[in-house]
Amino acid sequence: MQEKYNPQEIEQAAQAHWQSTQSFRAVEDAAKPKYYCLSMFPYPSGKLHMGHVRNYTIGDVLTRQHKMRGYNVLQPMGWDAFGLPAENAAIQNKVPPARWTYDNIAYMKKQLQSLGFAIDWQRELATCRPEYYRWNQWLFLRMLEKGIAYKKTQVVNWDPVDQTVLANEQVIDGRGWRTGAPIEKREIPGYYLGITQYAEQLLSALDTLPGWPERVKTMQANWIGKSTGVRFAFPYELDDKQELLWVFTTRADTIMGVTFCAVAAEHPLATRAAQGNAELAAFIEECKQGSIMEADMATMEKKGMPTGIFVEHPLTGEQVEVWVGNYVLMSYGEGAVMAVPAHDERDFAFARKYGLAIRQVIDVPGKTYSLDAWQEWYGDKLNGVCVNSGKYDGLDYQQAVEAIAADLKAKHLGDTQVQWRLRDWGISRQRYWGCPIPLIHCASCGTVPVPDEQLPVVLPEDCVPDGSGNPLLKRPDFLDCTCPKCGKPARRETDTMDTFVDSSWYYARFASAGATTMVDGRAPYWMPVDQYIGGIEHAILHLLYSRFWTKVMRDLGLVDYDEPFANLLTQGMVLNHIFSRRADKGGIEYFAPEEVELLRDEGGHVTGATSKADGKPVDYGGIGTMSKSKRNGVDPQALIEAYGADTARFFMMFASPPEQTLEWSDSGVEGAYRFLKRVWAFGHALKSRDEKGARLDLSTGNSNLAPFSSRREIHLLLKQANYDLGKMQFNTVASAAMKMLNALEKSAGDPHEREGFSILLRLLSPITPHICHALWQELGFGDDILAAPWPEPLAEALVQDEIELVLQVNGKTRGSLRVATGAERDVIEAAAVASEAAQKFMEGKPAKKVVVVPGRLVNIVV
RNA sequence: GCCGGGAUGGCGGAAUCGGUAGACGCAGCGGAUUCAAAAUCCGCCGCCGCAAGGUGUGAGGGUUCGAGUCCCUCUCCCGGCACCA
Repeated sequence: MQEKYNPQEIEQAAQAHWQSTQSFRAVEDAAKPKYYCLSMFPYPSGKLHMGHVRNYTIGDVLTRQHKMRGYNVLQPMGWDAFGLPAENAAIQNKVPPARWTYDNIAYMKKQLQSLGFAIDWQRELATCRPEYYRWNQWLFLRMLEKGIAYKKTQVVNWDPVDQTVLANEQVIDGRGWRTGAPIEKREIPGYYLGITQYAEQLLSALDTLPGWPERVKTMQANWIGKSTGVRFAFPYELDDKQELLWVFTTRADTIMGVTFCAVAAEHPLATRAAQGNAELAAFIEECKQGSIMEADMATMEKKGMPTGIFVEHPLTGEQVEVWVGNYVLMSYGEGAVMAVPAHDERDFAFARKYGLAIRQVIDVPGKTYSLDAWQEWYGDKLNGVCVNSGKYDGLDYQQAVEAIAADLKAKHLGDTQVQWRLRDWGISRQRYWGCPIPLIHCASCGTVPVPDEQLPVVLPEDCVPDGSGNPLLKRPDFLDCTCPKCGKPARRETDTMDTFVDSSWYYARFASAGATTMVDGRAPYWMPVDQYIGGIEHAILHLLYSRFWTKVMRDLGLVDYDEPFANLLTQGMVLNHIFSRRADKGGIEYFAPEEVELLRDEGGHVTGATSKADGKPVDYGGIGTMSKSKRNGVDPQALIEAYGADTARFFMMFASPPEQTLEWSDSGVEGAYRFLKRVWAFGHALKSRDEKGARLDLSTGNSNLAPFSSRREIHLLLKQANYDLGKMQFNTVASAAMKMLNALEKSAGDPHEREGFSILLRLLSPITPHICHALWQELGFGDDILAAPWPEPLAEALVQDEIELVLQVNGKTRGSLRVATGAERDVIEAAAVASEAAQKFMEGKPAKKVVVVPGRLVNIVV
């Protein structure tokens, strides 16, 4: 055994051992309980980043721990291989996205392997391979048949210079990222998946997921956004025709306070009103210029313009003017709203701005209404009653809504309705590097689905996008085809699918890797995923789409489970310091942390930083997620090469609990390395004590080398660590391992030190598998630590005859008290009051009350 | 703007049910070892105070014998907002 810890050598040897014994190959075995542990698969961006290392280490710790606990484990890995960055790289380097992607996959796979993850690589998949995405296409066709997939118009970011559709992230301050041209909203046809048909199920099934974090379920429920309200119409006459303007509201109780209506710029009524009204037409155009992002919509200045069209209030018959408002969303509800400025904050601001009438119709007793400023209570639906509302006066929210809905229904002008915030999922992307949508456009037959036997529609892999439109449009070998219906020449659809489609079912494919159908008989054995691990940034979209896709597959009889992920762990992001400086041209220049010198005040606080290159100050931008653009990423490769995989893994687990953000720290990594060196050194020393038979005999009493036994402490730490593992709080498990080593070092020679070290190695092995594998063999504990039983604390090692209680006087800690284990309450009370420490602080006053918390403390109240 | 989360020493974090705040580690300081350095080992380490003691978990208030933990109000930071993945 080498005296020095040599991570490179032992890591290679351990990995070779796992390779030769096929340790991580998962084979279905009905006799064993299964554990399917899945981490969100990576986008092959080029190299692994710290977020991946964190994510996959968490998964590996769980996988290895469950393997040692006797589960039949599956931990697969694959590649979310379609996506925008490959096209961006192609524009920059003129390399086909396919080649760039496959090269990246090869490199990143090596990196993952060097980290020693217990992955069954035989199940590897890449979503850009036809054998995978053919099933996206196949299921899309099934959805088309069932009416779940359908076509309608979608609003996209249009770059007028490049003549291309841009992703939201490619629009910077309203301009195209490459051209700088102001972006326009444009309506184009696209395919949608009817996720709203499953809204109720997606919402109610959240209650069947106790293994999901509460916050994720709350976010999903809010996203789905079920609200019960009233859908009703304002009648109007236009062009000699009787028409209805439909709106939806959750505040029907305020209907008597309506002073105007507002419609989205895309609303047909707005389009109609703009005919012959150049000013309004210009305003509508302006609205269409803006961003399509909700965050921008919500923060922009609320603007509007009257249409000159009046509608009739359905209950009062009053004439109400219709406005076009840039804050009304065409995609939510009816694309039109009733405006009650007195009781809606947005309408209030709008009415104030344009001098529109504000009519109070809700009153909360004891409060005074004023038009000067918005008050929180104006929007309160719990405590208010109707006023100035004729027959509805005096009714509360519930009563008023019911009465008004009934009256509207009687007039055939409305009814109660459930409304969802959730919108259908637009999956069409006008991009090359994605899964082709399997449709054919025929001049005589229209849009025709590609027959199943012609699947997959294979994407040519040699295109190089140049940033101006989809390169498939220039590929006759892809475009030209024959219509499956009439046999005449036809054209293939060039839109590809949203990459969220790819990631919506990959977990099921892992469970039936290589199947000649979408999934096969192995899926029921492994599914659902027992533990899913991924970034909190996926809390809504990816998880919701996967749940939806699962329900569609279930309804098609492909799978027998309702929910894909039984337990979910959302890991926090990995952060690092951000340094930047305004560049001469006006842009922002970022500095990597190693390129700057930190300035600190006397107290050690960071006050600023200077560039090492020119000595001039740079701006400290605080802490943010590691990203290429901000240049604050740390390359895991350098870390692995300098310290080894175990150090990287240990630091990741030790630095903070999985769900919280993790701040990068170079010195923290060195601390982790130091610890592993000490583990190795202790193992080495222990082996030589074993060989010399130099074990101490504590019973003789002449144990001057070992002043105490660490046995009880080790078992106590193990008990705590096992509890923490159950909570997936790996940082304190790592701490426990460190405390164990501290204890073992202090009691070197203890007769139980082999037992103690074997506990330490097994506890630590899921986190740092290589060093533990090597030491387990070196010290003769066994051939393979993976086959060793998970350690459990022994009751005999935990017993003690005296315990220490905290002694408080008036709630302040004043000392401690040693009592026999299981001492009676009155014995403890008496001992506490009699103690010197208590007497000193009681100042001769009698005890009014004595609180005893068994096993914890005594508090004397005087 | 809306939805969700967070804030504890110089730093990362610990504290299971409301019961010794600061475990464990990093940084720092002092010492040992060394020709020297690295590495390693030992000790100290929230703040104020010579000490006794006081004080302290983003800010302010409340409940309790006792609050980092529960309740109310506020501030700042992070994630998501449907075409980044």
